[in-house]
Formats: sequence, structure tokens, C-alpha cells
Amino acid sequence: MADDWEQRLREHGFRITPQRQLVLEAVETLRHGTPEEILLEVQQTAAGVNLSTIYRTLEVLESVGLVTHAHIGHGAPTYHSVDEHVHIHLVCDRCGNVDSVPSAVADAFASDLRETYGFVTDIAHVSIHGRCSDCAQIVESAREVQEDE
Amino acid sequence: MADDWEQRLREHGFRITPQRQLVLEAVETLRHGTPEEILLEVQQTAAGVNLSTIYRTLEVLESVGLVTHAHIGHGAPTYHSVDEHVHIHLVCDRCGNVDSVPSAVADAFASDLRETYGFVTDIAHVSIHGRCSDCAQIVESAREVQEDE
DNA sequence: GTATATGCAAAGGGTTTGCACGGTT
DNA sequence: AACCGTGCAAACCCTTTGCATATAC
Repeated sequence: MADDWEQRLREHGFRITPQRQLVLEAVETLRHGTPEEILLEVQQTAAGVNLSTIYRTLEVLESVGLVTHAHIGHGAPTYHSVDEHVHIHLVCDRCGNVDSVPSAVADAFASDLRETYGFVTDIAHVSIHGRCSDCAQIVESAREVQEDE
Repeated sequence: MADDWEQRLREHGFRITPQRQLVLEAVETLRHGTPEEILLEVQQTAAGVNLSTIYRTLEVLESVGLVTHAHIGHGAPTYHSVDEHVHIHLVCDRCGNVDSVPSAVADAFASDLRETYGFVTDIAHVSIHGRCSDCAQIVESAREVQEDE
């Protein structure tokens, strides 16, 4: 299993390069990483690596199924190793906090979408926005005290 | 109700300007519109309006609750009048088709997130990605015939 | 040796910002 | 008259692309 990634790449006609190894390792180390963050991690080992290589490499690694990405906020996407458990990101639009929860919470919802609309959901790809419990309470109490912004 | 928008703006200390009226009307006409599309619509009436004004105006209109936005694909967000029914966008990652479905389909899911995590979901803010029924079937049959990409 | 990957720099889409002018209040 | 809103241009972030060089095969 250690060299599985090499297999994976070769099967699809891609070559094995230090950059590809380093990017894959960086994604595994970071667990959540934007292209920029992955670059910084990679550059700890190989300073010369370029951001465009990160983008191209992530695209390749994703195409062979070694990494996936999800959109968290309005900014850059975040990459995960496929070894990670599939999870949903709950993004608080007030404090910016991001919570990862098991994708199973959406199973019923996903089944519903498939039965009703034939739509096969990739629930982890996009995060769910709203208010985290702390911020929801703050808004609640503010309303009780009749304060508005 | 016709001049409600003027009220809304004034209440929050904003001024009434032709641009703000035109942007609001454009959003209502388009039903779904990116800033760029809204600009084009506005420019049919007032050619001199600038894109930066569109952005600033949408921000103002959203802050007073006259419009909302949702993220559909990786690109620009889409703005809606608040008069519209709240809806969820189902985005097909294969053919790009976007379906709008009533937000009620997510009610149970949203309740679940609130009970389990205290998270108050704004389900319409971000679209759900996956495969539309047509594309899901294509993938299915391709698999049966043992064709791979 | 040949095709693929990389680094570099430039360009691209989408968005924001500083500033001076013009319009609303 | 005071201040807010606008147009314009420049800057910004994130990402993609063209091209020459380097590298895996």
C-alpha cells in the first residue's frame, strides 16, 4: 500500500516525480490544505517548487483518485487525501469557524434528492453555510434584548 | 409595497439613487443574475453605470435584506430578489445544468444539523453538487458496458 | 531519444479599493 | 453645505496558460 500512489499514477500514464510525491505527502500532513498552504508545506523540503506546479499536480492527483477537494468559503478550495473519512464542512458565516461532521448526517437528504429528482449528490464537495451554535445563540439573545445592528 | 425598497434603504441610513433602483429592478427581472449579467441589464437603461457600482450596490441591497446571493459553480455568485421563493440549486458537475428545487427538501436535514450540532443552516446559500439524473444514468450505463474514460 | 513535467512570467476572471467628482439629503 | 455614492483606474486574489528547459521513461 505504501507505493500504491505510484501504481495509481502509472496506470493512468502519468510519471512519478518528486513534486508529485511531495504534494501528496503535504496533503496528507495538512489534512485540509489550500494550494497556497500546500505550496508552503512542499517548499519546506523543496524550495524551488512553483505554485503552478501545485495546481497542475493537484489536478493530476485528483484525476487518478488520490486526493479530492472541497469548497469551504468564498476563497481557495481545500484539498484532502482520499484516505480521510468523507466529511461535510459546516461553515459559520459569522465567525468563520469550520466544523467537519460525518457525511452520514446527510444520507437521508441525499437519498431524498435521488428519489425525488434523480440527483446523485456529492455532499462533501461543497460546504454548508449558516451559523455555528455559539453564533446562533448570540444572534438569538441579541434579538431578545431588542438590540439590532 | 411598491416603495418598500426606498423605506428599507432609508431606514438603514442609505440614500435613494437611480443606480440602486436599476440594480434592484435588474435582479428582479433576471431572477438569477451574476454581477456581470446585472451590469448588462442595468446598462440597457443607463449605459454609464460601472461594474464596481454593481458590486457596491448589491452589497448594500443585501445588507438591508432586499436581495440575497448564492454560490452556484466555481465562478461568480448569483443574486436573487428576496421576493423569490427560497430554493436550493442542484448543480450537475458533468453537464453543468442547474436545477432549482424547493428548500423544503432539506428541512429534515437542517433540523438534524441543528439538533445534533446546534448549527443553523442557510441551505440556500451554497448549491449542492453532484450528477443530474441524465448524467447519473450515463455514468451508470458506461459502467455496465465496461467502458472507462 | 522522446514525450511529459516543471519553472517562470504573463494573462485571465472575479472582486475590491483609493481617489476625485457629482448627486442626495 | 455636508456627506454619501459613483465612475474610473489600479490593485488584488486565485487560477490558468505559453513557452523554453529539464527530467522520467
